[in-house]
Amino acid sequence: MNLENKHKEIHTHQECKTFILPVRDVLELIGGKWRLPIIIALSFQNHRFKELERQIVGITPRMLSKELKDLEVNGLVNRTVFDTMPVSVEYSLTDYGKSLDKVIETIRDWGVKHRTKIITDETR
Amino acid sequence: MNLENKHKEIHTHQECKTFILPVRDVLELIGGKWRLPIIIALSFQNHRFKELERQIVGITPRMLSKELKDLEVNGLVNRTVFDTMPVSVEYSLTDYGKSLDKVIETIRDWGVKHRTKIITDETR
DNA sequence: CTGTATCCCATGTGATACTG
DNA sequence: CAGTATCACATGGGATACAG
Repeated sequence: MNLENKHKEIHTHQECKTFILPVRDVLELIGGKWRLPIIIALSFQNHRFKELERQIVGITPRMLSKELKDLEVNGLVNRTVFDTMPVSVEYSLTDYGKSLDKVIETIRDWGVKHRTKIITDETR
Repeated sequence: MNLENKHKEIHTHQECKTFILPVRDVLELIGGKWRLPIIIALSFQNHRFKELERQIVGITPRMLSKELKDLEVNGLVNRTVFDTMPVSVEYSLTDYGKSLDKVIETIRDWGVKHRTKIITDETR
């Protein structure tokens, strides 16, 4: 069912809120400055903490730690501790996390067209 | 081309950044607390300023004004002034704004499944 | 190496009052 | 009606130092 048909069902504020809530969830899940870079980096390949810190230019250990924890809590990322000396920790995307790929790709498709449009508009 | 194939092309930080940028654009465009509610309200039907204020429970005129201006600048919303007394102003989605519907719908589909998953996980 | 603690600042948003 | 001005506050995120 597309958006237009959805609209025909929405008449109260409560229904409208219910409609928007799942979208907000996703936006919060992949929003913020560092979530997307982390997800993309991990979808490329698994990484250890320090590797991620190097891959994602500009991120501080504080933010990396915080965001990884959030992503893990939300089931998008796996954290695996290896009993080496000193300990090493590997982060990877869960299957669930990987399932976001098609969503991100859809967003990106529109975004690419949007960039093209903006450049066209500006140079005209 | 899907994400996995994209990844095979991404080897430098610059390329990765370029990959993410269009996604960030979209997230900024529809992110924030009020953009989505406004877009949804307008995709339902055109509205005047005061009508929007009533539709979108909790928004202040300050935020409504600011967000509408941003959406207009980005070409998602049309602002039409009618020369009545006093003036009335109608806001509507542009075709471009409407083209976001399928993106939002894709995000929402994943979000709905996500909600289901969370509830299932919690009650188990 | 894998993080955590602390402090600081910018930005987004809210409250309230006001204008054309 | 359609907004704007001003002030206030919470949150996100950065810098730096430190801990296990």
